[in-house]
Amino acid sequence: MSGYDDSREEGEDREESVETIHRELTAFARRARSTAARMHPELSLVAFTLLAHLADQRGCRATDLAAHYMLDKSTVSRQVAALEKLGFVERRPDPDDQRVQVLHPTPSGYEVLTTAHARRQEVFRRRFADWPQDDLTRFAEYLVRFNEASVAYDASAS
Amino acid sequence: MSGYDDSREEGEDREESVETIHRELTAFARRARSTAARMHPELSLVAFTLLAHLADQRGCRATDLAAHYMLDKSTVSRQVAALEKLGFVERRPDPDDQRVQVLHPTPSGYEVLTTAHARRQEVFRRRFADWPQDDLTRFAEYLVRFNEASVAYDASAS
DNA sequence: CACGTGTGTTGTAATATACAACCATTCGAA
DNA sequence: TTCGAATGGTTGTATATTACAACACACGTG
Repeated sequence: MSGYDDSREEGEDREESVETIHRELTAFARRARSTAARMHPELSLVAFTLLAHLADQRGCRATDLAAHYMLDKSTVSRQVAALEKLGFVERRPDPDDQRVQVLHPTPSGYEVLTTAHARRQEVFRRRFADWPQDDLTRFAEYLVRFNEASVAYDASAS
Repeated sequence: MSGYDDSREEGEDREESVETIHRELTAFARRARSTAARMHPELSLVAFTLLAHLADQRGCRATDLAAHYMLDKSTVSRQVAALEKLGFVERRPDPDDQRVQVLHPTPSGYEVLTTAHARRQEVFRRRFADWPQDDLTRFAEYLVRFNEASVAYDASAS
């Protein structure tokens, strides 16, 4: 690790790292759904994400959800309908615009989020138990940096 | 960054890092499909992953794919059928066991992988252009470590 | 007012997936 | 050696997720 192995080009190291990063991120993405299912069995990953966004934003419109997650409005409509049926979301009229429904998590919806958050923290806490804080901090920082670059790229590509 | 801010518990830093890591990984997973679609428009993420695994393993059985990716054998069967129809996979009999089909990428399948690999390298290369090699190496290492822990956890949980 | 735009729902179709039933082959034990 | 259990794979069926299109209703501006 120290010094420079001149039997390798610098670019080979980069390529190998990039390859590993891609492989591991993809592996994670593949597991995301089943992981999510364990974390909050009552909700699909999408439904959960939408609900979490509502909590994050202190309520928002279906259109906003669709735009933010690049989903069709019909998809959001049905997901929200399901969430409402489960009692996790309520629709409030927008006094300024009768077309709009402002979506909010219900108390029961907040409870689901809180429970999932606790469970997630617990699982991740165990999983990261032997990681020094420095590594955790750096890992988080790398991910943020990577995603910022990706979002910028996605925006320019579409 | 230097020193220790004693207005915060050590655990708060950890929790915040863990939260960030989870959020960013989830954000990545959400984008994975559309990213994959850009990288290899002719194949779904699953189909591509299976094909890549075949190349990785120099051929393997459908059952191995199912086990490795936690998919039902019927799902794999149909995905493989689609890949075969596209001419990216061929089935070879196993001389030792007539039940088994050993799956291999065809030349055309390898070509798809090579092209996708090149495109991916290019995109990631640009995305990581301003990352020092040290950070790349560490990022890759973190992801590997994280996924190893996750796989171990998944195994123990199921 | 009328028309174009924005918000949301419903009909329809495509796709992905799991589960179950099934067939062919293999393996092991009586 | 023969039969039953296990293994590898396919197909039928059901469900879920998603997008696109058509629609209904509300808003705002000419």
